[in-house]
Parts: sequence; C-alpha cells; structure tokens
Amino acid sequence: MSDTGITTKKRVDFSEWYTETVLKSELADYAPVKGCMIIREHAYAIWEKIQEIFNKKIKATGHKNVYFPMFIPEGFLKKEAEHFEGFVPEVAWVTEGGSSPLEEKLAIRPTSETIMYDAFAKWVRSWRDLPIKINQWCNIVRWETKATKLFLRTREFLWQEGHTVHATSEEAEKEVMDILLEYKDLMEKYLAIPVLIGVKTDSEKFAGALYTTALEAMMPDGKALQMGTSHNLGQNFGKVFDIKFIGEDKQDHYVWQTSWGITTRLIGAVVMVHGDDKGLVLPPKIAPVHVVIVPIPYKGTDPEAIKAKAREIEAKLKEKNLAVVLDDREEYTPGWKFNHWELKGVPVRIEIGPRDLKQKQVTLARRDTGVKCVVKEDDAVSTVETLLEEIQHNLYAKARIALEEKTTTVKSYDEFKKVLSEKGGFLKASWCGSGKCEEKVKEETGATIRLRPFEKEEPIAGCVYCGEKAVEMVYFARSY
RNA sequence: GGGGCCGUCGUCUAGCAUGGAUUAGGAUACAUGCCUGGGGCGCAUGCGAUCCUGGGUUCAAAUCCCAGCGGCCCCA
Repeated sequence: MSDTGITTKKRVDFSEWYTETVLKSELADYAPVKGCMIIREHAYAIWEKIQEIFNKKIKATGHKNVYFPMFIPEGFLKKEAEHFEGFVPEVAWVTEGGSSPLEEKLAIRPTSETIMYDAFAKWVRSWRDLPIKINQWCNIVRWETKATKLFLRTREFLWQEGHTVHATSEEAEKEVMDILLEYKDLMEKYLAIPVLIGVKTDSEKFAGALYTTALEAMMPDGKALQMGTSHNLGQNFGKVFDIKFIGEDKQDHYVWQTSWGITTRLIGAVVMVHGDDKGLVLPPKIAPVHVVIVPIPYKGTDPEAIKAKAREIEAKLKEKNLAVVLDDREEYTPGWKFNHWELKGVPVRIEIGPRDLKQKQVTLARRDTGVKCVVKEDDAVSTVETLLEEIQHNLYAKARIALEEKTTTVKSYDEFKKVLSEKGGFLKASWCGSGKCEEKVKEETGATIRLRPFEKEEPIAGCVYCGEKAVEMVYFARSY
C-alpha cells in the first residue's frame, strides 16, 4: 500500500484530512514564507474556470477589467480613517528601494479602494462620466498574525475586486445587490455550494463601508465560511478622495460607491464541502477535466484496438466541448489510474477493456457516488453528458441537506451553547441589535453573527444573550 | 489572544527517553531492465539525507539546552 492516497478520514479528523487532500491532490503546496502558498496547476485551472464564469457575468452587465499597481502610498490608506484602522494591523510595507529608504513607505495592497479612488477623483467630472464599473483580478497581501490555512487564510491570495461609482445612492444599492446575487448564482449553480445571504453587523462590516452584504456557507465541521462580500461604501470614500461630479442639476455631488470581491478561498470551500476520503470531488462545471478515459489492454487481446476505440470516444467527447484526458500511460496499472484521477476529483471515468470492446460498450464510473454502469458505445457521449448534469445537481443537493441539517433555531442562551458545542453549524437566534450582546457572545463562545439575513423572520424569543426585546433573527456560527 | 504537538533522503517514517557503532535503518517515490494490466501488481539493480537554521553544553550532539524559522492541532 502506498501512501500517495489520503490516509486521514474526513469524519475522523477534518482539519488533517483537508490539509492532506489539498497537498496530495496537488492543488497547492507550501511556500518558504509563512502563510504563503503555491497554487499549482490543478487549482489554478479551477480558478481560471471561476474567472471565466464570473467575467462572463460582469461583462454582460457592463463591467470592464483593469489593473492598478500593487503599491499604495501610506498617505492614501490613511485618508479614510476607519479603513486605515481596519487594515493597518495586517498591512505589509515596502520601506526600501534598492539600498535607499523610501521617502514615503508603500503598502502592498490589502485591497485597492484607496489607490483606485485617487484615480477616480481625476476621472470623474460630470454625471456623464458615471457610472464607472471596473474590476481587477490580482493578488493582495494581508499579513495574518493568526494561524494560516491553505486557501482559507493565507497572507497572499488571489481575488477579484470590483469597484463601481454611481451618481445616486439607489444605483449603488442596486449594484451591491446585483453582484451579491451573481455571487450566489456562481456558488450555487457552479460550485454547488448553497449559501446564506444577508448583511453583516457593524462589527463585521468592511472597514470604511456603509454596510457589507455577504454570502456564508457551512463546512462539514460545523464552521461557517465567508464566501464573498459586496459592500456599499456610500459616500465615505468619495468625500475623503474628493470624487465629485457636476450633475444634470448643475450642482456638485459626491459619488456613491460599491466594492465587492471573491477569492481563491472558494477553492478551499469546494474541497471541504464536496471532497471525500478518496480526495477531491469537483462539480463538473468547474472541473478542469470532465472525463478521464482509462484503456485496459489485457495481454492476449489487441491493445491497439482498445486504444483506437479510446481515442475515438475521446474525439467524440471533445466535439461536445468536454475536457477529456485519455490516460494511456503504460507504466501505471488501471487500478492506479482510478485512484489517481479520483484523488484529482474528475467527475466521470470511462473504462474500455476487452470485455467492453467485444460487446460494443463502455464502463462508466461517477466520482460522486462511485457507482459504475455499462452503456452501449453509441450512447457513451450522451450518457456522460447526463451524468455530468446529475453529478452537478447531486453535489448541490447533498450540500443543501448538509446545510439544513447544520442549521438550528435556538431560543435560549443555554440551548445556544449546547448546540454550538455539540453540533456547531448555524444557530438561528433572536437578537436585540446591540453590539454589546454580539461581543459578549463572541467572547464567551467564539461564535459571531455571520449574517442578518435578507429573509426576515419575526423573533421567536427575547435576545438570545440579554433577553431584552429582539429586533430580528440572525445567524450565529463559529467561522474560519 | 491562550495552550499543546512537530521538523531526519522528493514523500512517509525508525533512531532521540538513557549522547558514542546502523556506514543515519525502512517504506514509498524516482531511474533502468523484465513482468504486468477490470481498484494504488510483482522481481532485480541503482540513485537519493546540510538529521530545519543559529548558538550553547560535552572529549563526543540527529539525540540534551536556548533562540529563530516553518508546519499542524486545540481552546477563546
């Protein structure tokens, strides 16, 4: 038995399983600097899929991609006080160029609001210049002091950050929500991960924003994961960066802005939610490889005939725009290949052996359930297409059930603590709206308010902490 | 923020308690040649280690001590 497979069981030690799965499936590797990771081919291909899907979405609604520098003068960051306070503890600074100290130290962007908005101030003159709707795909650095974890919390990561500038508050509000719903669609339809959406409390909102909307998913260990955020910045940045325009009314107005982002953390979420003891299980819509074909050339049969058939089916699948790998390497046995591609999360495998050849059939195996079936060769392509759809749906359905199973409505603080320690997950509870209660709960249990959901429900009891009159039901959880 | 564990060929690891003789051992991977092939197939040969880094203790350090770097886990 080799140790190239996953040796830790997902249910036994989730954290260890996660790390092992990420490393052995070759999604990522550690880099020499603490908290930094190498995103390897397989993960980068998934990231490119996410980019492709999201680019298509935002371009359809008039957004365009740009690139701003990664160095931000200290003075820029300081302009919006709350923003600076929020980010300064984890900013990495460049203080020297070559061997001479810089006159003003430069932040390596932790996010690009300030450097972009300085430019926006120059670009915006008239209402005719609005809206600005741009996005950039880039790396950012946040010098984490807490424990880091592959994909979920690293000091450098990749993301997209969208930034828009509008003439009215209403337009900005609509943008925030439009993007949030595009994110939700991306996560549920493509990543097959169900999410809750809502508004962050003041203590959890983006530093400098009016309010932050977010998407939260539930991981199998009962911890929540923030999947993306969409912020309404109001006029906070407009005022400090002096982004003004002359309106149709001939008056000066400050602009209304939004910013929003998703990161490579999503890849970690996919691993956690769908993976199993054999490795990754990738939703077909983001899988870099949809189908792997493994020819099984027994001795005594004609290996060339089997390979030819494999190539024929490969070509047919490619005609349907499916990503196919024909693994005809001779140095590995079929069993080895099965394990290898399962580790990589390929949704469907096709086996073609002498038995299949003789009976004009192929054997199909699906990654999510492990079920094998035999179909007529002529039906192979259409069956694969059906299977891919089924797998996509099945993964989402399973994750949906898991989310529901890990969501508990609690009435009292005792019940809250009991459920949190025994089962974790989302705790739906009444809240009075006080930041103090929120803070106390965090101190005492480690759980925070993940969301104030958009779907409002009447409080079922007094505030879960103080017992006073509650204003709404919110979702608490421990989180990554 | 608090606590704990860990670092030895590419990878996983034995050795460390009780310092010295294992030539730092094994497995796996890799290379070559055979053999195979429907769930990590087998045989042979070969290649492969600054024992994380720096200091200290000692006649002697992979082993003990200190610091740093890096990784993991748990708690809040």
